[in-house]
Amino acid sequence: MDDGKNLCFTETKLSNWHDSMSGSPTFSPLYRQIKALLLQALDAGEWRPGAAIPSESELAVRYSVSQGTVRKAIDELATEKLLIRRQGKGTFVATHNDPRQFFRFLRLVPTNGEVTPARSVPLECWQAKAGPEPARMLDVPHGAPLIVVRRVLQFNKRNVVGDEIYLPAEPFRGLDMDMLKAHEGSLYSLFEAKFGVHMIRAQERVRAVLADREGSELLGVEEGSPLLSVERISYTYGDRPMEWRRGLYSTVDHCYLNELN
Amino acid sequence: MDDGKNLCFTETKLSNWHDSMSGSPTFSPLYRQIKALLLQALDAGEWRPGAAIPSESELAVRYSVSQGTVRKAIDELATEKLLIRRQGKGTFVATHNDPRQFFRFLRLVPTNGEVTPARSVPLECWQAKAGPEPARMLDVPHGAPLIVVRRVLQFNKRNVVGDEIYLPAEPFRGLDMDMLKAHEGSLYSLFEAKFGVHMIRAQERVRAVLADREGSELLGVEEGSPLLSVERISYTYGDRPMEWRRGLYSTVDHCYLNELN
DNA sequence: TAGTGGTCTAGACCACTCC
DNA sequence: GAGTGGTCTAGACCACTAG
Repeated sequence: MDDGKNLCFTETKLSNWHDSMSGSPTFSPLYRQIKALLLQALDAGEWRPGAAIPSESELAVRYSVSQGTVRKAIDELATEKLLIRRQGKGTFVATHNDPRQFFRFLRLVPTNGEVTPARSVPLECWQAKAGPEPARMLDVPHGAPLIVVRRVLQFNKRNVVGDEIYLPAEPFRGLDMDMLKAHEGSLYSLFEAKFGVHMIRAQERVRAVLADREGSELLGVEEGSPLLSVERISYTYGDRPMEWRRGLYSTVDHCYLNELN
Repeated sequence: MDDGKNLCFTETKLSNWHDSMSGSPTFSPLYRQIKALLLQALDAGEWRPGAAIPSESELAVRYSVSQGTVRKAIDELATEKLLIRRQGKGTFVATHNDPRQFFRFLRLVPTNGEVTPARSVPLECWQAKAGPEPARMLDVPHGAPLIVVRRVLQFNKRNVVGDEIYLPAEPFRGLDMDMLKAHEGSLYSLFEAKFGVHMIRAQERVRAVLADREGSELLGVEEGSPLLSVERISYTYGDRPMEWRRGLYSTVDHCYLNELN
């Protein structure tokens, strides 16, 4: 076939055209191929979270494309919040390890009154084998080793959220109560700092449930009170699920806030 | 000050620079000014929902800018889902009046099993005066005339959501039960088709509550069952609130699904 | 074949940050 | 002043749709 005007470069060859295979065109514009290469480099940890990636013109040289094409690739990654652009400074790998990003995925806000910072307080941490549900959610074999964390989230020193968090043991080997207690900030900032696992997106399923004995004691509400049940799957680069959590949210003084577009 | 290289055009003058006022720079790039003009035209109804807007090159001539600048303005409006681009055909004003967009803001999905279409069934419709809460939410004076609609949302002929919907009377004058019953599709498609009101975004606040007598009968659950309470404010062009609704969602067979980025 | 959006390039210049 | 991202332009060409 035709490789058009694309030049070779160090890593692979870019195809400007149909990816052979006359059946389906699978046309992929150059900037998407650049985007995929950047994604690959991010996944491989070529640049650490919070660090600057090379400038647009450097990348243009590296990939033998124009600066505008690199720009468009970075634009998409910035829109997806994998990269952060800062005019005059450079483009940085997004990180949860930054107070402003600590609870980026938390949708709970106070019903009345100002926003107060959340605090994660670990309760327990143990090893387990994946039952059918966690196995399905985390896309690991039944019986695979897991680490489970129980913790609460406090606003103004009051428990508002109780979570049970399931992690594949392998990437998080070494996670224990001492580490959890020592860490300031969100769990995702810990995952990133200690294990190099960066969550890029998540999906939540919300239901209404009644507080059982355990939940009522944890959150300081009557047994039989209504609570939100929130299940979350978090994904790292390549949309690989790396965390499943199920939580109970008290909506006495807070509510789950969601923007619809 | 300096008007840079911008030329005049029919409607207003574009300023490439600081908007006078040395205090705050208020720099606004050209493409944002074009975007604002397009937004203004959309708000004024220059192009109807579902209709094509002029081509990029036509708009470039009209506004005396390059096609690339118009393109960037349209890009942002397309990202915000106010416009829809279709390669080879043109750029169209987004519309709720299209089966694929009918329940664009509805986050409820079946817990198990395939997605089934929702059906809106009106129950009541009456005139009222705005109490303090609707007045605040809709940004109208206390006592302002409202139209209130009660309806249920059905999946597979079963009631899953009960809503009470508050609308400012003025833009929706003429809305009644007959009209509601006659309309197929979502309320937003009706608002658009009959009243020219197009909702561009919304915000929801979710809490857990217990079913009272009325709610339990409506949704076919036990009194005291847990339900989601969902409040929504919907906004039209210019971020003007045009609808407030409060609903009860049964999460027996469905859950509220939310993507986090 | 004509018209539309989509991609890619090259170059100029502006805005912001830091030394 | 040097380096980075941000804007704007002009032109060429590709991909898709419809008459």
